[in-house]
Amino acid sequence: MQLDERKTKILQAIIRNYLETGEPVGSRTISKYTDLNLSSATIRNEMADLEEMGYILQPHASAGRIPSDRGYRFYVDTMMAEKEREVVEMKEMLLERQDKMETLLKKVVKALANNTQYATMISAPSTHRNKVKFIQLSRVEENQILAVIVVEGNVIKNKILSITEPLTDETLLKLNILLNTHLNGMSLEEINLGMIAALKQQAGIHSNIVSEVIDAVAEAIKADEDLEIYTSGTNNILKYPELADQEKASELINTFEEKQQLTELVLDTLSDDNNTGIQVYIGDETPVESMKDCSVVTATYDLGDGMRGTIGIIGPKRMDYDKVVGTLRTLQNRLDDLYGEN
Amino acid sequence: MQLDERKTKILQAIIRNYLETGEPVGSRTISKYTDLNLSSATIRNEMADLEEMGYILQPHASAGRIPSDRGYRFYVDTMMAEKEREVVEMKEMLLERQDKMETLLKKVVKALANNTQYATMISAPSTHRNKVKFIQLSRVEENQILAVIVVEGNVIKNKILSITEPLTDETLLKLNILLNTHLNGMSLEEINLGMIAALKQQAGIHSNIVSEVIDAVAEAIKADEDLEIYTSGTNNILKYPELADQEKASELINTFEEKQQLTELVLDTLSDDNNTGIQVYIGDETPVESMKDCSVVTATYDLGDGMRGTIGIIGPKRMDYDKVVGTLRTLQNRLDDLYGEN
DNA sequence: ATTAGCACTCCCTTTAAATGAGTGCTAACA
DNA sequence: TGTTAGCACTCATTTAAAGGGAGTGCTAAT
Repeated sequence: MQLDERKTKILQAIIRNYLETGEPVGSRTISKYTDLNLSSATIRNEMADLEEMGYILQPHASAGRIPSDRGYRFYVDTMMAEKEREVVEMKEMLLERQDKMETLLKKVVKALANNTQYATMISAPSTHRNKVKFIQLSRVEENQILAVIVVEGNVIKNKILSITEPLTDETLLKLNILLNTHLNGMSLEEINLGMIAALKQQAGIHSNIVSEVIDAVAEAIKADEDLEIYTSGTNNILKYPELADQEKASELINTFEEKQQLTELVLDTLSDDNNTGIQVYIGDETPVESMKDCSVVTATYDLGDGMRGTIGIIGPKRMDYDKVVGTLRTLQNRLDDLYGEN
Repeated sequence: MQLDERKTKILQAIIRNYLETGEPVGSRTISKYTDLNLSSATIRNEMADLEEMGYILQPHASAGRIPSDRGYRFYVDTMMAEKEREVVEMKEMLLERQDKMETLLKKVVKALANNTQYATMISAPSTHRNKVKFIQLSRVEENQILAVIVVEGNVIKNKILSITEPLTDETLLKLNILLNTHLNGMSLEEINLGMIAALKQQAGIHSNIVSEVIDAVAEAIKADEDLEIYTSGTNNILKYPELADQEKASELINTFEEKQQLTELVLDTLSDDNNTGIQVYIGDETPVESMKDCSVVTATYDLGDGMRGTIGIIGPKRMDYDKVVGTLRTLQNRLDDLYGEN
């Protein structure tokens, strides 16, 4: 048996209706809902077929049908191929470029949550920034040295070092030159133990400063492993009865608060990059355990220069895929436009 | 009528019992629960008195009694005065001083949530840090200048400036000297328009750099207005039926995610500093709207040097005040010890 | 002052019945 | 052969009634 046009229409009608109401949908509803002019009995026959084919299922014997994961998947696939979507009112917010990336991201994720009424997340853009660009030690107080390290992608790391031995300005200058000449342009792999030992030796009594600076360098470079993630609208989870029970909701809320688990989602999205950069995880497809009963839609945005991040929307399986994908797509374009050229 | 010893004992018994069970408690229970050897009838009489006095109330005519806000208040006041508490197993976690404050705070707030099974928050220590300590401009690339600003309390602000006009190293040095001689030691109030104009004039063609630096200074100084707050265990809210309904839980979760509203709590706690630094807000007493049905216990911790922060525990009114206050107190001491001397 | 006893209240649970949305199947129809 | 009307059946949900039970207030006796 295969999915002819009529079955397709009926399936879509079932799903669309279920997305709206959240209730199992019966044959009579579809009979009226579609423009097929078929009686409920005919629809029933078709529904029996669709169920046999695994696209829909019955929560219990005398209930209507709800989409199965496979049904959702079909719906999403056909829908994604279909249309380009209208622009949302998020425009003006993005019009003037925020000077602080953090503020922008928080605003975006919040607007997205308000807009969609789902839980949302966004990861700060990260790149491979693995080369040291600039190091500077400065005295800020008698016994305090400020180390500033800049790595590729203009990621800046500050560290205050307390010194015990007196340090003349001249020595400080020498240390600066020493560090810069040896470490500039180096990647994490290139800075090996031998090199560190050599540096320490040259620094003599101030070798501990070298140690601390190198620690800071390491931290700055690997900082993107725990990438920053902002969330919003977690409370929207409670709006959907199928997610709102104590157990599931609790886990989800925790996931959103801890953020740790969300990085998996980000990494998965970034790694497996298809043409559009928009991905839909339905039920078990998700890489995050606590979202097994949800659907997750993610989008990759690209600010050029290898700086990429992920936006995600998490909701019930009966999520309004159409709207969500559309919203994400426009948002994606906005971000790309805004930062892309720079 | 006044609260004699017997009434006090009965009231405490009622509250303690209610804290455990979450159910209204009846006279017979108390009759057995206490060591007073009184019949349920006598207890009933006393309970009638206590109700008249406003310490307890009946959810409905034939139910047991639950504590009123006033009852909780009484309980907390007597309890706080009473005892010094046993030490919790949070010790080892704090033993070695974390190099990153952020990591420490996240660990603390998480441990606290696990420990108490309530929702918890902690604010990063902030001080009045309102004086500029150090400014430095450095070239990191041909057309990019890094501005580093350090203000009191070692709060560091970085800003990358893109320049259009060429800038010699010599000019850069001059700018550095210019900025430092004029701005070092200055507070936000002291940096006025006239001064800024003068600086700009001296900077000549590079006046825009001065502008940007001053913007950054302003940001660094006022950064403590939106102080950083970490939360954990938000999902614990759902554990308490009296908070778990869609409406309330949703607002609470939102408060914890947004964090904005939590600053009110922090500020209130920090401002109104009593002897111990531990405060209990019951029901309406809280400064945060969404917590009207909760109790909130906050503690101030002090790292010396004017660096102070707030820890908070948010739970149902029938919170285990005893344990919570005890835990907070020891935690407070730990933090003070750990960072105090430095 | 304390207590036993009792009538009364009212929430909650259980049980049963009624409802109604939806199905599968069969037979008739075009 | 595909479509449809009709009907018996299923089963979650709603509604109503009944009963239980925890707890109270009051009174009278100790």
